[in-house]
Amino acid sequence: MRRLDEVRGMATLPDVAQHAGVSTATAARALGGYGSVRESTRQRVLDAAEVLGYRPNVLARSMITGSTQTIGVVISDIENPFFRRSLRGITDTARSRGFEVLLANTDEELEKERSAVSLLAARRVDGMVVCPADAGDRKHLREVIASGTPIVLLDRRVSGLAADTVGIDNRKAARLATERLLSLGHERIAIVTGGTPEIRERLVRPDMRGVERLSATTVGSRAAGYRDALTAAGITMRPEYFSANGFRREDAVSEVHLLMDLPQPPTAILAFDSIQSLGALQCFRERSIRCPEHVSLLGFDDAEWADLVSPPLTVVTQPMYEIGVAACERLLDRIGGEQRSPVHDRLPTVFVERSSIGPPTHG
Amino acid sequence: MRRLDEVRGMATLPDVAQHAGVSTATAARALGGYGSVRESTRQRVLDAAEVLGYRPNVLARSMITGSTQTIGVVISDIENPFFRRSLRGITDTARSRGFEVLLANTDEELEKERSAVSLLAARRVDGMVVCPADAGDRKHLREVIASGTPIVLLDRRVSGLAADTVGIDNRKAARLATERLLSLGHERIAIVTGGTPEIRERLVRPDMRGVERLSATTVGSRAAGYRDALTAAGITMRPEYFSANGFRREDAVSEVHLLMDLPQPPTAILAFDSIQSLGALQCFRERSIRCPEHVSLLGFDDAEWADLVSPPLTVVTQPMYEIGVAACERLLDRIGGEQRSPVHDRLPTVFVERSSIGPPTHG
DNA sequence: GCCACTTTTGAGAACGCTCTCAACGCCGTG
DNA sequence: CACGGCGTTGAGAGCGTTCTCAAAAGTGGC
Repeated sequence: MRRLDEVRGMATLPDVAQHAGVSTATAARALGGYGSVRESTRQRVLDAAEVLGYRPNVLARSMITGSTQTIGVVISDIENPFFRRSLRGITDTARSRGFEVLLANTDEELEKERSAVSLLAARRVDGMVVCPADAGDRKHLREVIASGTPIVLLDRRVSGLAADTVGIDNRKAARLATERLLSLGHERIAIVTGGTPEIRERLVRPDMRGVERLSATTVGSRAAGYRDALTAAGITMRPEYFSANGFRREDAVSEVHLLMDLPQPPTAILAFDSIQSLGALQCFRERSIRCPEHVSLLGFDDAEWADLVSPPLTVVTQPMYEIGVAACERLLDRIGGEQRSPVHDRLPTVFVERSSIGPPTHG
Repeated sequence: MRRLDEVRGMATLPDVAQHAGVSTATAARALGGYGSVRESTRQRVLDAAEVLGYRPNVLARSMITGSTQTIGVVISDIENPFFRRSLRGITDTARSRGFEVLLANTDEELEKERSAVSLLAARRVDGMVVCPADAGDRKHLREVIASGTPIVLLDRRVSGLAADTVGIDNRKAARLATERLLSLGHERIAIVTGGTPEIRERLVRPDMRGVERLSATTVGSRAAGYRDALTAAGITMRPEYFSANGFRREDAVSEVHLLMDLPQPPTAILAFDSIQSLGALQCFRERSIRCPEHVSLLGFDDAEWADLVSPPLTVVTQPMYEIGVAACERLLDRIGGEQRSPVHDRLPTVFVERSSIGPPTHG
């Protein structure tokens, strides 16, 4: 009669009920704390559960209630400073509200994202926090939302998707950072994006359509902000100053080398995330380039090491933990039944000036 | 007849069966790819599933099969460099074998660990990778194992628990690191452990019992290795050279300040993880202490920034990703039914010498 | 000691799936 | 034409819960 239990040793509700000499319904009431149960029987059931080491099977419960008390988180890489800090915000919030977190990495690959979303949906998570890959179709996300599972987008915005978004104003932050560089006298400012070459092509196009379509993505928005600042200052963009060739540190290192090999190398570099900053720093070290004397470096995200490298890095900080918290809260509200139309939270950034930027040596 | 579906829009197997004009059994066979189904009906079912956007309910399947294809991971902090890298190893391995990962942070708090383990058990995960808190009873772990859910311990070893362990030989690694410092001529070597004050007390006790009991924990093992090296060199340990007062960077900073305020400050510091290294570095910067001229610094774990701080940090590297992979593989093997007695994997460490250590100035 | 009323209890359906078992139609063979 | 064998199909039980509904057991007033 206890097939699985003999193997896994898990006591079930009928086991407890039998041990306490009551029906499963009564046992369920006593354990679940609903309905009304005589105090003496309640105690008897609780004791029986204790003795048998009973643990309710959440799966069975979920089948009835339709809720799994679980949210799925789909991000490109837990090791990325932005995501790991946000993830912490998400897990802390979820946990405090009684939800569990199912995790999936995508490495910015659309195919992995699709399968992750599909798997999480099959697992009937109550909702998802997704940081969508920069390109490709969003049918899989649309389907999930259509089926009634809310999705909150992290960091990135996808047009035409009925989902809440939480992030920062990337375009503005990048514009402000670029303007600071301009105000120091820099005119040859390069960006190291940590994006794909495709992004670069789109950005370089003379019509604005490229930028507009891009503004849905983080890299695109930031690139657009960079472009805004240059345009406003009357400086023409140079395509060779756009680095976009992968997400890893090695990619950034070689990209910055390429930049410095240019006949007219940039006098300042704007790195789009802390991996890119690290890559630039490593390149500088390899070439014995002094920063900020020879080149200025300005990065996104205040990593744990940002104030301890040499020189201490000037950065645009985004409230990563708070973004995670906000995203999770929004999602839990939706799961709780909130109905209003999608909202797009934009959390404030902070500019932290340290010593990695200065006036250009030859401008 | 479709109560939940009208809300969540999820098609069920009976829906698909009805749409295809077959029984649920046949639909299940066609979708599940087992039994024998006529090719034409199979196609009809598949089409119906496609049309209705059918997604199998994994929960219901799990109830039958008794397997959730999910593992739980209980670690102290995803943001910690060691854990986040290991976690990546775990998730990659799990995913490649068709398993999902349920995540929980404990912040080294036993209570959180207990509730996390209990929740995961209630969710019927097929197994868990746990990095147990350094102290306290292990009843919760023992219960889970007794109920038939395998556990693999990450990094730390718990005596008397029938669980596999994956980590490094912490005692040896610490001994080797200390010996290197000794060989440079250092005699006043301090450790910054990132542990609790209790650990310190136990280690200082004149009898060996303290150390022995500690050797089950990471900090304890490393402290023991440090002690081994000093003892072998005929140097008496100084209790004031043990820093153990929390896990955060600020804690480390103030501990190192305390160390440097000593009448006889250490000439070398051994930091037990990269957070502690960062703390030491920050303290040095605050006091304008030059490293390695004034103090040598040797750390555990080769963080992404270790070669880019100044001075580039000398470290003992552990193969964090591989530890995660090994732990997950071991666990999946157990889940697969492997029966042999617990094994304890010890992966090799690598000593990476950079420029943060040198001979003492006055020895 | 009887009736209306409340509290406590149990039987059993439902959730969505898997899987056993028996039945069905179809074939060739004796 | 009866028979065994095979591929295909459907009915229905079961997984461990929750929850509805009705029956049983108490409770108090008269």
